[in-house]
Amino acid sequence: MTEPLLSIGAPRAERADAARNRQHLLATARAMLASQGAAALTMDALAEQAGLGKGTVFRRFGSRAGIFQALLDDDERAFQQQVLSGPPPLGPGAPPLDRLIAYGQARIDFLLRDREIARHALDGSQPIPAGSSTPLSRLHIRSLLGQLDLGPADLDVLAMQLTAALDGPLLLYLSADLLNGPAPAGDRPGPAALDRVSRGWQDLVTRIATPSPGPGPGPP
Amino acid sequence: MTEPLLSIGAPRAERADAARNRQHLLATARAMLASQGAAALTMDALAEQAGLGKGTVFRRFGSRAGIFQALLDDDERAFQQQVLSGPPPLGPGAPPLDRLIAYGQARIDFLLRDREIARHALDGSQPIPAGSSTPLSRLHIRSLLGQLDLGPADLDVLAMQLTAALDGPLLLYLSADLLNGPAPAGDRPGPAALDRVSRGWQDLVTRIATPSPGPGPGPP
DNA sequence: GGCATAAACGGACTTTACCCCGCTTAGTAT
DNA sequence: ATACTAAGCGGGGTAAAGTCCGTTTATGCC
Repeated sequence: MTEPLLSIGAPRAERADAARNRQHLLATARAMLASQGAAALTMDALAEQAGLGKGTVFRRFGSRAGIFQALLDDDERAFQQQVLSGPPPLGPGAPPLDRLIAYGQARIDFLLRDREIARHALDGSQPIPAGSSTPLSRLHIRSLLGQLDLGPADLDVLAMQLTAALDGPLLLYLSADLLNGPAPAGDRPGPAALDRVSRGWQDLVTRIATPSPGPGPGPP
Repeated sequence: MTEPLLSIGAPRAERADAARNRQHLLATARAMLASQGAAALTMDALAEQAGLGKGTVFRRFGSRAGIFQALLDDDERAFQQQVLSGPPPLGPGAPPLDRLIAYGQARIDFLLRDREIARHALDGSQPIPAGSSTPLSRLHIRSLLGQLDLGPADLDVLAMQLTAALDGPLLLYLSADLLNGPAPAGDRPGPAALDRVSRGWQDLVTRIATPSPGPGPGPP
């Protein structure tokens, strides 16, 4: 034997042609998405447009939801880049609470832009539903919470709950109508709904960050 | 004309046979789910088991996710019944904050029991994803928040965020492994994860309910 | 009871996600 | 260079979701 025993941890890097095809497929998918919408993005159509076999598409992404997850992952990485190295209220340099507020508002914008992708990335039959799409957000929130001076609290769980409070409305609860062009008849405003969610986030984290005198339960 | 103009608001009640078939299909679906799991619950199989045509199944539920949504809706209604008329910490009679805490813990249990149904009820391609599955929860939380003496806050939005904080972990983030029989090797505990979520909820709402001195933004 | 009508039904048909497996090719060790 | 091997590729095959439309049936009205 050479030394395969040590390389078990690293599942061997993707082959060059495979990586090229992945990029090409993602770009093609994005183009189709922009020009024809998510409904037209079928596996067959994508394979044909990209000039590749259907089997290749499945090998790369596993499932239809997998494509959307990959697209979302990509966008999320770019977004996090801005968060980690952008100007202060969002990027580093501001006090943690301000950053948390700014982060929430930025993520709401982000999810609004990517709502179609994000929703299609959900997959109820998958063992780990959200895949690797949200951990980044959770980690960042977790990090900011750590810098905040909360009392005894389970920061990991709290980060998960706040992530859900941020993602949930746009992914699960707010209707598509409301998020697109809402009130056709001049009754309820509608586009203000997002402002409300944004303000709600500010209020939520402000309340949480306020040192409460009550006896907080700690993690075991 | 007779008077169809006034009856526009009420889309005409479901015909008796249709209602019977709906019940029968739900019961059959539940039986199949219990005996063979969600994967075996295909539209064809359900139709055959129930002795009905496939077209009927689709007419009643619209899609596969629709069946799970109907099942979840059903269970949720029963659950809410307990909430509205059960013994105090959960049911009426206790102070709002205590009820809110108890509600969260009860709902975590509920979602844990129905996790397979709830996850399959998600449908990323639907205009209104969660359909009518969560409004009940949101309404109840909203109601309790109203009884709490929070400062100026957008209670509707806050209720939505708390609903997400409650549903999100079990629906989106916690892996299926963790929720089923977790730690095979005796390393990390795992089942304690749910306790942590439960405690986290208590901590979260306690913090929120604590009157914060900061200037809270109000709804427009 | 008989009739009109809208709803419901059934099952063949179409589309689409996903699987499989023989063939090809990029990386690697000699 | 050459040979070896694991990864990648392709596209036909399967099964399940979702659609359509001709037929049947419940329900309200005379």
